[in-house]
Amino acid sequence: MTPPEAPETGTDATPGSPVPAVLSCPGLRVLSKRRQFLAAARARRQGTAGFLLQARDRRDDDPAIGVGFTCSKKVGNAVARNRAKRRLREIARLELPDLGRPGWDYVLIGKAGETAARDFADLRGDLRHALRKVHGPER
RNA sequence: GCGGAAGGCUGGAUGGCCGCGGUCCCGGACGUGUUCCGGGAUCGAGGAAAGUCCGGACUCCCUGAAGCAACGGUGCCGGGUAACGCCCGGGCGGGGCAACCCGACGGAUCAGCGCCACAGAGAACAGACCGCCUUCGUUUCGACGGGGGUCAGGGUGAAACGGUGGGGUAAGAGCCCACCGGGGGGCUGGCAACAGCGCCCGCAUGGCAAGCCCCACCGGGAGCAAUGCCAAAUAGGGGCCUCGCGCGCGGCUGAUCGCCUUCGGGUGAUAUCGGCGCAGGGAUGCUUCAGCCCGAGAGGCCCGGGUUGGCAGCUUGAGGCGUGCAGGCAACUGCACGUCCAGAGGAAUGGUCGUCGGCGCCGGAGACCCCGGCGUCACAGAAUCCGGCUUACAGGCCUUCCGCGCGC
RNA sequence: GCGGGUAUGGUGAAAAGGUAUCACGCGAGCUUCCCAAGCUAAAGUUACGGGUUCGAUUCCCGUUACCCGCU
Repeated sequence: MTPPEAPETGTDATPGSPVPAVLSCPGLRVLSKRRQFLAAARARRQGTAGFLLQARDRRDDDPAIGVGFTCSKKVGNAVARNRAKRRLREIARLELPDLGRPGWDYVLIGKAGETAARDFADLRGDLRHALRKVHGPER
């Protein structure tokens, strides 16, 4: 689906391509490759009451913000996993365009029970807090 | 009224704000593409979408059919169905006062093999431990030993070679009799499973086939991550195996060439060519038949390397739903009309806040109700599609039936 | 998604219808001045729920958990 004439500037996915499903929000794009998740997991991380945030500066010229969601089988059955992912997706949609930094990838990982049960306002607060921590100076 | 049985339906409702995916339409942008951006319309999870336990459709192994072998499955009878291990009806057996429910329900002398631990005398062509009866011998007169008859009683066991009662006997025994049970063949009813009736046989011949097996019937294998196409990239590969690259016939058809011609054609030839036929090859463990393909190369296996993109398959189908009519006890079938009802791809169908509703608890008031507060609202999420089965499931609703109690 | 497999003391394995066995480990006791070695005894609803059978770890059905393969 990548047009040959598209500028090949990105590292992993294909910048300039249409924003994939799920989260059509300007400047946001969904991670889909295993490599992208592994790279984010090796970089910075910050746990909160509702979820775990991993973040990584891609250090390329692409200003897009990447975001990925992970809910393993520990979270529960398919219904519980989907609900946790949808709530994470919602707070990412509300907060990341303002607070996320261009050129970074973020991965939100759901927790069993907490992610689905926590009060929504608190969950948003968790993300704002985690973003501040993760953007702070490296130890 | 209480307790129960069977069948079916439902699976919260509604509003605000912010969002998501498919299809169609409109507008804009430039990169003129099934591109991107914006707007509108419309559609957007389940009864189990689940488990993946069966059956199919579809695709590939060239297709179909038949037989044998191996392996696997099913297992009372009849019907339904595309098919089934499913459903319906019936039979038989068991449970329940009943409504009703449950059942892997072919074959164990009449094919064969195997197993039945421990206990017990004996566990499968029976057997004799304690006993019982009889006889002979010995005798210290308590009994002991040998022979014969016998299996009712004892005890063991999951199971002991028909059961109960009576006659009979030395003691006993289907030894004889009655009833029950069993076996055989017959008649009647039924498509059948099977049932009923009367006759004959005193009748040793157990259990396990969810042990091997026998009988009947069914089944080729793999699976949408199948499969096909496009693009990119690397290689432009290596190794092994099978069959062939041919012979002959001008028999048929065309081409070509020669001769004749009334110009419609006829006739002959094949050095050369295309097609057909005969002969060769084309997945299964083997064989056969039919079809199709191949024509000078075809096919198969293994190793190595690259990609992890896109499109198709992808949702209209033995379809579902609704209504009506007809056939059938029913499952189901036929006809007519209407309707189109998710098609994603790190995977949409939502997030959040109220109101109403159900349930539980608390308080006021009270014991029918009413008001307020708090908590809670099942199991569970399409992934190629359909028919079943199984498993999970808060609460609610409807219909029919049975038993008991009370009243008329 | 599609397909396949496994489950037995803490761990790894046997058992082929008839009293669940072996090795290591753990803890206890004996032995020793102490340790090691040695000896002794102990620990299991055979993953769970049903069925067949007199009897099931074994045979059959369902459930759960874990593992593997396929682009």
